[in-house]
Amino acid sequence: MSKNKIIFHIDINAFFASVEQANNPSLKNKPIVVAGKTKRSVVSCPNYVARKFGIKAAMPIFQAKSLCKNLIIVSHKFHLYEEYSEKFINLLSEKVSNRIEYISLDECYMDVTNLVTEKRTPLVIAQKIQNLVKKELGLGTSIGISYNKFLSKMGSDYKKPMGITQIFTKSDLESIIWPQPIGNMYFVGKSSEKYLIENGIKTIGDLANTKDYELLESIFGKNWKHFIENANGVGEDELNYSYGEPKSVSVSKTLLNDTDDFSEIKVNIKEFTKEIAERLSHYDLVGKTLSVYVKDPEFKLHTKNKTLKNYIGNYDQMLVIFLEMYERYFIDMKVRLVGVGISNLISKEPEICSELFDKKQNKRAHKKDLNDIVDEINHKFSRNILKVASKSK
DNA sequence: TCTGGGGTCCTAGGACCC
DNA sequence: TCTGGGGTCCTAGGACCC
Repeated sequence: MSKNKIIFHIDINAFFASVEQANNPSLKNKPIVVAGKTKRSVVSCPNYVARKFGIKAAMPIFQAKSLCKNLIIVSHKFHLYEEYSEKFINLLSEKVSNRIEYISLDECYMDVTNLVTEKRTPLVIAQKIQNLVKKELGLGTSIGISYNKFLSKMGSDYKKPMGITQIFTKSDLESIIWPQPIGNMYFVGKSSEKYLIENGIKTIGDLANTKDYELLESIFGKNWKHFIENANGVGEDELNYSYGEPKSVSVSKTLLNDTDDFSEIKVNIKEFTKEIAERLSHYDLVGKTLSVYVKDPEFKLHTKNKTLKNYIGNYDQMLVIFLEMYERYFIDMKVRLVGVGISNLISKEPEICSELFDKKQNKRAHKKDLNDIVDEINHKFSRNILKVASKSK
């Protein structure tokens, strides 16, 4: 078991709600949730005042309201969250370290192995980060500290808000991680939780000490070993610094009322297709597998996929196929949600590519050359990201 | 009055090719 | 009378994450 590294997991507490409060101080100390405004909306993010009433993420809004009469509902401002997220990452890169693996808008890993000295302990660094993010952005953070990613992630979950949890020794593992219910474990969701409990595995400690490997494989599939290793404090400690492009793009919406009216569906699919075309062109991607999916009134999801011979990405091409697929498979169905998406994505010979072709004085690249070029682009891309992340003033 | 949306990864089964 | 087997791609569904 390698314990050479010091990995932080840094998590912004109640991110959407905290940004709203930082942006509008009159919301402080009041019960708020960030959520949609229709009758079918659910809570995206409750603040800590709202959580005291039992309100949780993903709870239907009508239910949240019944728990708290004075609940304030704030609509999403995604651009604002992206802005704060960027500031958060830039602040850390600039003032602490740019050895950061970005996970989502509100969380990241940081490898601080090389920053630690006699005086500058992991705890001192973590406190500095908390103070910095609080002072500069007005946001609270929880930080987990350990020698691998799994344990630091579990650590940041352990004490919220504004917690710091260190897990280094076997006795830390046994006192902090093992007593927790199995459902608290990262990547153990509702379904696995149910099967594990049925088979007598109620805590993470139970999982760490089970010998029933067949059961684990039947629940977790081919990666089952990672789960038992993680429970025993063994896990990945390499951060991933490359920021990949998306592997699929999709847009969906729950309708105000269930419908089988194709003209209404069509209006939605047109909007979604426009959005997808914009996102694809933003990343310079094209794809060849198109998906249309619906949720029926019983909440069951139905998906149809079609893989084309050629890659496409523009609005007109995609729209024709989406509509044709919808008409073929779902036309008379009552649906509560409709969505479309595209996957099997590749880069659309970007300009950067032709620039490299020219450099090689070779307009018709062979397959092998193409692979070299892709490597070069990836390399260039990740370097640029690091540069962007580390400058910003 | 009635349960979101955007992703990633995995699995099982089938088609097709050699 | 007899119905392989490996590889690859595709589809549909589902678990899980934030």
